[in-house]
Amino acid sequence: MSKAERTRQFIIEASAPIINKKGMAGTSLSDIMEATKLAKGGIYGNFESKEEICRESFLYLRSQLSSKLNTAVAEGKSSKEKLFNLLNVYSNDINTIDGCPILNFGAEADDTNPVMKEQVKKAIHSAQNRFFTIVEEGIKSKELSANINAEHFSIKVFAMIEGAILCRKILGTDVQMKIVIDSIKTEFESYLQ
Amino acid sequence: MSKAERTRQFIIEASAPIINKKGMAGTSLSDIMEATKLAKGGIYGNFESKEEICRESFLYLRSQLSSKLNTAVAEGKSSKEKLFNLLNVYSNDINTIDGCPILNFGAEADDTNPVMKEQVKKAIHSAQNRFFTIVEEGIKSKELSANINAEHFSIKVFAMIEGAILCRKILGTDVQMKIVIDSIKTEFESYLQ
DNA sequence: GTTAAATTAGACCGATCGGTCTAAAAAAGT
DNA sequence: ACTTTTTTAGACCGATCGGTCTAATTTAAC
Repeated sequence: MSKAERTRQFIIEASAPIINKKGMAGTSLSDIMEATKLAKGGIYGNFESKEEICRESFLYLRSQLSSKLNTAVAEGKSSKEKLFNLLNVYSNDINTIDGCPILNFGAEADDTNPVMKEQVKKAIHSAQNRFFTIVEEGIKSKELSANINAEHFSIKVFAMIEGAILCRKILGTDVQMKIVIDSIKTEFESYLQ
Repeated sequence: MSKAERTRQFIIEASAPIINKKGMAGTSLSDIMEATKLAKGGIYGNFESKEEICRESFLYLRSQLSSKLNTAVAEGKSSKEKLFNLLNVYSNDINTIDGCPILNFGAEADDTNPVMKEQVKKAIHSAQNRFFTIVEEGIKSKELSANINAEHFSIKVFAMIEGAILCRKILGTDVQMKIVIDSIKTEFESYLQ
């Protein structure tokens, strides 16, 4: 990795949490300069615009979270374990304490920023697909009843979790998140056979 | 209503949809000036800061949506009708096409804006309480089985709807919203007796 | 170690930011 | 109708915005 590549990566890693917290419009270049201790030249030598930093920051946050979620799933031996591990990451991980990047960037990405919107779109589909796959495999392996609708279940669960993340952020407590997670677990268990 | 009061209200009504769409940080005073066709003096004669406009805009959006939701509930004769009417507003109403104000303002309200956060907090509680009350009354009137947990149900449903609103906004389609709403309806019906 | 290339610092740019202030205009009180 | 009060327009403010550019420094090649 060249110096430039390392600096670029460093800027992304330093900026991403700030942008996730303060928003794209709410984060100024001076915020980024302060966080990186770099001057403007150092930033713009590696990025062509603030928007590019925002884009890359989202991709970084997304891939960070994805890795954790995928690892959690991989560590589960059964579908139930996979799902429960996955839910527990959403429930406990500090990565989403300032809110899930999908939620934060998604709420801000209006039609004036179609590139960002498209990225969030992909992130949503991939997050939903993670749930979907677990359920589908559970059905195939006969661990789960075929009565469960994998598509509907994954959509519902994803929506519920994003909503719960919002509540946790604003209410400052994770009691609602826990209720939501427990409820998902209970519903899932009712399909075990 | 004095001229000033009318102008103030006019500014709020013109600004609110813009702020809901572009965000608080993303909306500039020139956006507001353009929307109202007022000069700066006309704005700052009625508000002391942009933040005040944002605050009042949120309260306005919230009360607008609340009225619609409360009306929908009031028009239902049974708990089932009340809930279904309520869900249908979330599902169909164009008011939340650019996203629910709770979601949009909530995602942006970090700890640097505790006043806004507090307002969103109240809005969440009141939205959840609307669901809670319907279920509680349904239990009391024996329309619903006492097995339903009103608190858990209302928290889950609210989270699911907010998540579905996010998905609708980003994915640009309401298929997921419909799936979520249908699923909520089905679950509710399983408690009817 | 010397040189060529890549990288960074920070002065600088025009535009725009949120916000103030005064003078004119419009409403309201009498 | 006249006067007082309220309200608005828009010039103006300093600060900050995102972004550029050059000179200096650091890195990498030889």
